[in-house]
Amino acid sequence: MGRGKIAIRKIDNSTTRQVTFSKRRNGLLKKARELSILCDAEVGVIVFSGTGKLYEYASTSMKSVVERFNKTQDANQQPLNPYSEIRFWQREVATLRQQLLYLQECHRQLMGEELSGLSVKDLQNLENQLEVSLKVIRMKKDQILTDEIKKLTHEGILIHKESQELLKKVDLIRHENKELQKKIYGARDVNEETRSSQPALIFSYDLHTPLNLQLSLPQPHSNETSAKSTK
Amino acid sequence: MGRGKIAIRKIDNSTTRQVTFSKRRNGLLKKARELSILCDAEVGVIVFSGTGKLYEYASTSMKSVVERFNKTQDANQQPLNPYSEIRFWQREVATLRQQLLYLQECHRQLMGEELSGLSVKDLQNLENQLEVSLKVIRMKKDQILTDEIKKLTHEGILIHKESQELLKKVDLIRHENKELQKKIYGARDVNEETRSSQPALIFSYDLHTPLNLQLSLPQPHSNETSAKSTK
DNA sequence: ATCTATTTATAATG
DNA sequence: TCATTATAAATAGAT
Repeated sequence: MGRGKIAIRKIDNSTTRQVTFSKRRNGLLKKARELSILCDAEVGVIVFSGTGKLYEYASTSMKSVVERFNKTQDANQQPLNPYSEIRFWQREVATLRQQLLYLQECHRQLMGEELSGLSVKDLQNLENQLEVSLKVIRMKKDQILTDEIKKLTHEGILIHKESQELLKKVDLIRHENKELQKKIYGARDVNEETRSSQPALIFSYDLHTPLNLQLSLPQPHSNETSAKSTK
Repeated sequence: MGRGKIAIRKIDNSTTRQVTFSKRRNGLLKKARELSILCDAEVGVIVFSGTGKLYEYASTSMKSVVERFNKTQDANQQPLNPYSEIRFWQREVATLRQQLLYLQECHRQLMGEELSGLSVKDLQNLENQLEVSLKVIRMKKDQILTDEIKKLTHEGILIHKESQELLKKVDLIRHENKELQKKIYGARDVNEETRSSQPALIFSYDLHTPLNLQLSLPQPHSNETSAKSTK
């Protein structure tokens, strides 16, 4: 129907193809509309151009047409269509809600709430379970605390040893220091020696102070680690 | 395009309408196929006749066309179409699954399982909670048992009173019986009287025995009711 | 269903 | 995209 006849296969020329698409697309939608009106039919047409653009016609609404279409498909075949998929997920939701409700009930009972429906035997079972739980939890807690104490004790011993060795070194150095002072200043009167030894004494004091501070560190350090582990 | 031109409105004549439907329906589907082939378009056509019969054409598959259509609709508008509905339920499922997982974790911890990830503080909280629960549960259980005992004690008292009254009546009847025997048989020797009173004694014994049994009933009865309430 | 006169759609062209 | 036009295709009405 045109100046020339064309074979029904993909039009090579892109421009021609696009022009033909436009014309025939309009023709198709027009024919669809005419059919629906003339013959009182429900018609839906969906067209995607090669470039992905959407054109549609629906005598009623596409939703209505597609739903009606899917219903007939539902009756005919099993394969997953949107509606059976919706039903699938709805069933899934129902199952999960049931599980959730059951667990919530259990949870409340374990929390000592909503016990009104329970028998003495149920309560006894609950009590036994909680006693077991408590025992396990206390053991776990004790284990953690024992480990912590053991670790800290070990650290304390190490630090103590270290401090002992440092003290020895300090004594050694102090001794050497004294010897050196003797060599440098030779024999002096007692007053002068006392005055000159002042710097050495200060030095010795400075060495001892940080050592004592280091030894007192484990206490705050242990608090910090236990605080961390409780997060 | 025919012997005569027709207006585009519903054809009155039912036969003519059906014939036209058949012709134009084929024409529409043919045009749809040609469009899809010529212009490399994805096309879907759905037609429901006035009588509800389905005719369709899809260049690829109706599922594909409708899905693609719905995707574009998704992007454009909010209204609930099957696909956004599926996503809605899927989200619902995801939320429920999450809740369920959380509750399951809580539950296991309350059951004294899977405690490895917990800190001393967490364990302490758990322990406190379980102690509270235990206290509540034990109170509840004690309440039930106390009520049961109270009830049974009350029943016992009633039954005891009843039995006392019955015993009185029995004594009365026995006395009357004796009087009647005296009247009927007159004065007899002591031996005979003792023999004849035998049935009365037996009767009295029979009356006492079931009463004692009834009094001892509360014990098994209480067991039975508590067993029932534990189901 | 088939035929056919006529309308309609559209291919080629501008 | 729009208009024109020659021609193919569709189809209304008749058989």
